[in-house]
Amino acid sequence: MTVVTKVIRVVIIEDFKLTRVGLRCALNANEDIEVVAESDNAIDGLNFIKRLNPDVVLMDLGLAGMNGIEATIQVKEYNPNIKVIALTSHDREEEVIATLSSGAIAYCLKDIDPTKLADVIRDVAQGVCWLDPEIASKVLNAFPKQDTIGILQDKNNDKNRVPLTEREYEVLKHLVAGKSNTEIAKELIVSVHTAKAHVCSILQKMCVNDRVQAAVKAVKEGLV
Amino acid sequence: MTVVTKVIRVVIIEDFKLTRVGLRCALNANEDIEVVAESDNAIDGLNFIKRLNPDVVLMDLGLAGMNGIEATIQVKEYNPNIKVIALTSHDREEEVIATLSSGAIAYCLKDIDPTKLADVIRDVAQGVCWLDPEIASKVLNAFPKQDTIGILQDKNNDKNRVPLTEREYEVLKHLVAGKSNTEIAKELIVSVHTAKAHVCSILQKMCVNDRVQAAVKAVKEGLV
DNA sequence: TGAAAATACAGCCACGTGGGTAATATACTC
DNA sequence: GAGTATATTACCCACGTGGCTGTATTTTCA
Repeated sequence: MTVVTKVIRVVIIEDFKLTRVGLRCALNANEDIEVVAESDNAIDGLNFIKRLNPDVVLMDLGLAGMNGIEATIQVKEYNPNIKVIALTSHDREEEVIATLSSGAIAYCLKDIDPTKLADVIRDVAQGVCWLDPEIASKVLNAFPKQDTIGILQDKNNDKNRVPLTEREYEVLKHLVAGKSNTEIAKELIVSVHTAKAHVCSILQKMCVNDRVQAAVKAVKEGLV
Repeated sequence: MTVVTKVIRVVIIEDFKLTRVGLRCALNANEDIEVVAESDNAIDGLNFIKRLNPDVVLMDLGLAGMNGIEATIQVKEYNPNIKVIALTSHDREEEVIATLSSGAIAYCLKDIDPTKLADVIRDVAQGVCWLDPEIASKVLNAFPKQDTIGILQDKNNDKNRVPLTEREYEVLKHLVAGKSNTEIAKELIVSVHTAKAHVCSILQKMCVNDRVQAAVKAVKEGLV
């Protein structure tokens, strides 16, 4: 295995000047890490990113104006290969999930040790997902426990699983979106009777009593 | 800040003898990591863990008999502070999620560099969540994109966010379980009219049109 | 070729759903 | 003590839902 030591190019987006300077100094002390740009706001930061196409972005979440989550979405839209590390001083739970949904691959609290941060940047540049201990428990708890058992059971008795047909999956998708049979019928350009028939067989195959249970089960099992 | 270098005590559960020996050698080369026990099956491994109370467990997922996911659940039941690193050679998506649900805090593929693994063990011992690049994308994609926008919108106009009352949360829980208004009424020992009234305000507060959408939104946002 | 699915359509019926409006009791706040 | 939020109950109505039994066409596979 050949390891080519390539310099990791980093853009910092952080509104506190002191933190920004601190980050730059700490990171530039590493030979394999180069801070190529820094900005105190998302707009300028995004421009830098589009111009310089860095490997990693350090994104403060507490930005004024466009916030870090929106900015992260835009970064990933521009180039999904750019790895975004979310930096924050707080750890509001809903924000954590939203941040990871938006495309961030790592989550650091601001009191992280600079040496550690450099390690994280190296990991992240390779695609590793790294979450601060304070965050990790929250994220992992977001995975509902019962699903684990569900997956284990599903694996044990595959016979009970009746697969949905393609058409039924289509219907299920609309069902989960909260559409009524009439609406589903319109979307699929069939009669309401047909839509109803599909829903009925979905309910039977999924072993549930009504569309709410079907929708919940579909979401939990990731069928849609 | 004082950093006390404490030896990290590790138990290895892995059925391939060669891999096991390799792991032990690689890890024991680190002064701050000590492999205190190793086992080729989950049962013995769990006994070791209960006897030795290690800091970190390296858990092979591809065990015969009790699999790694079940074993992980039992480890975390015994002592949630023990950090479990899932080791695997493959990366079946459903297994990844199930593993993290079961309580594993890190996920490594078996071709990981031994030096890197030692770093991961040090991170994990402190509660860091570490996911191999191959895994990371899968896990992060499991967070539905649309929720991000939802959370952003919710954040932008906090005025639109009307929190549910305790009673409404109770009703919502039953609603997500697929119960009808009549059933909810029976459960809560109120009249159907009351149950209906609660459902109505839930729908309004959650800005959805029907109970299916409410259920789906509740599940996706982890309200239940 | 023949059997089995999948898809589409139809009508019936008991029941559930969601909107509207409104009344009453209780609790907490200012 | 007045005002507000919450919980509870009640009625009406248009519409949706799910189970049931049918029929017909097409596709798939043995």
